[in-house]
Amino acid sequence: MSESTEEPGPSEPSLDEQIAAYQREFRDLDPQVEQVVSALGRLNRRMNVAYGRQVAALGISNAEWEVLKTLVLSGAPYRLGPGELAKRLGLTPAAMTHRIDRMAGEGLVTRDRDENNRVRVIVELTDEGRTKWLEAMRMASDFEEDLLQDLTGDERGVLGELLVRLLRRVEHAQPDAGGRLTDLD
Amino acid sequence: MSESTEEPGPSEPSLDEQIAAYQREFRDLDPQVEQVVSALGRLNRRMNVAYGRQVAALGISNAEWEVLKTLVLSGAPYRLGPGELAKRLGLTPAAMTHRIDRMAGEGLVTRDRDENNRVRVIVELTDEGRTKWLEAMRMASDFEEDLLQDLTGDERGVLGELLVRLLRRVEHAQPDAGGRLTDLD
DNA sequence: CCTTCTAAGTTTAGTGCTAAAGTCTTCGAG
DNA sequence: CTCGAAGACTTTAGCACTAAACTTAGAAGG
Repeated sequence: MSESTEEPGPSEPSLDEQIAAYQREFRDLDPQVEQVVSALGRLNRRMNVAYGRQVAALGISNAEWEVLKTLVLSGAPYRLGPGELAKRLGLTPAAMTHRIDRMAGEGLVTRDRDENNRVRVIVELTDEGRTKWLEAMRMASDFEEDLLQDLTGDERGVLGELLVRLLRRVEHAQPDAGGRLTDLD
Repeated sequence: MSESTEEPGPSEPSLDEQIAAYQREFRDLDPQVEQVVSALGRLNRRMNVAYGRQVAALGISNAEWEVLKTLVLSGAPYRLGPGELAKRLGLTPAAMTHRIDRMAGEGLVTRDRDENNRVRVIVELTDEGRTKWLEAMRMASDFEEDLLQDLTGDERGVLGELLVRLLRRVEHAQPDAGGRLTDLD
């Protein structure tokens, strides 16, 4: 998948067709597991496209929005070094350098050397950057609320709890108390 | 994101910390909604990294695995044109041309002109490609089974059903019988 | 002090993608 | 027929990313 984060394809088979096809080609496949995994993947791809469309309307890319989010999440005064940003976004420092170049050119962030330690660089959110973040956040939360509209409060809770359990399994990469799934980072 | 598919960052805050931080910065955020959405995003990023590692051990990239999966899903005789592949994978035809170049060079697929209509090109899975797909599929289904290990059969069913409902909402982009969420493709 | 080491960013080379222009068949109309 | 238009790739230009080499500031040892 990949792709991450990979992208959507209008003319792909329906989820049920896809699962049926996999079962034809690969006998020992648990359809229940496949349903969860495939739905997860598709849902994410669609959501990423939707986010991209929304923030594009604000004149920023999905990539730039990620940077804005990370800076805001770091809390006031909304400052992080390129290296730290790169780690949190899962990019190489080299990619971060260029992304910051662009964003500084657009006035979303500033880039300055740390006066106390001149090896370090400080990337700081500008007011304009914070405003963009807020606008994007409003669009995103409306979209997300809309997405979950058909689920009751209880269902949302159950879904969140189940997803968090999966996430824990993947993030802690279990100390192997029976299950594998090691080495994920 | 976009992607989708975006990549993981080891040193990011925990999910709970992240949600708490968002609430500090953005008052009218529903933490339940945010939990679902953020967990979805993270889970997917982690899974994509895991898939990438696994298929890399077989000497193929995540991108190549996607092509193999699409060809197998099309059913015997495992043939599709570059345009159709591109649509299903959400790529431009140009990207598909290059991907097929590489994969043909590695012997995973063949590329031939259609004798009945010489404008068309036929990409066909080779035996080697099919073998790689099978090996990758085995690794993936083991990994997925492992991921869901902590969930009971009932929980898996509930999770799958809830995800499918979200997916339906996003894929059908509702004819607007009250809710928005239009224009997703 | 003066090396040497290490950390933080940047630069370079090369890959894979998109958008847009180009090529080559096939089909349809006059 | 033959000319024009459409369809299905391919090619070109340009962008964003990774991996690896490079630069420079501060830290550690002698």
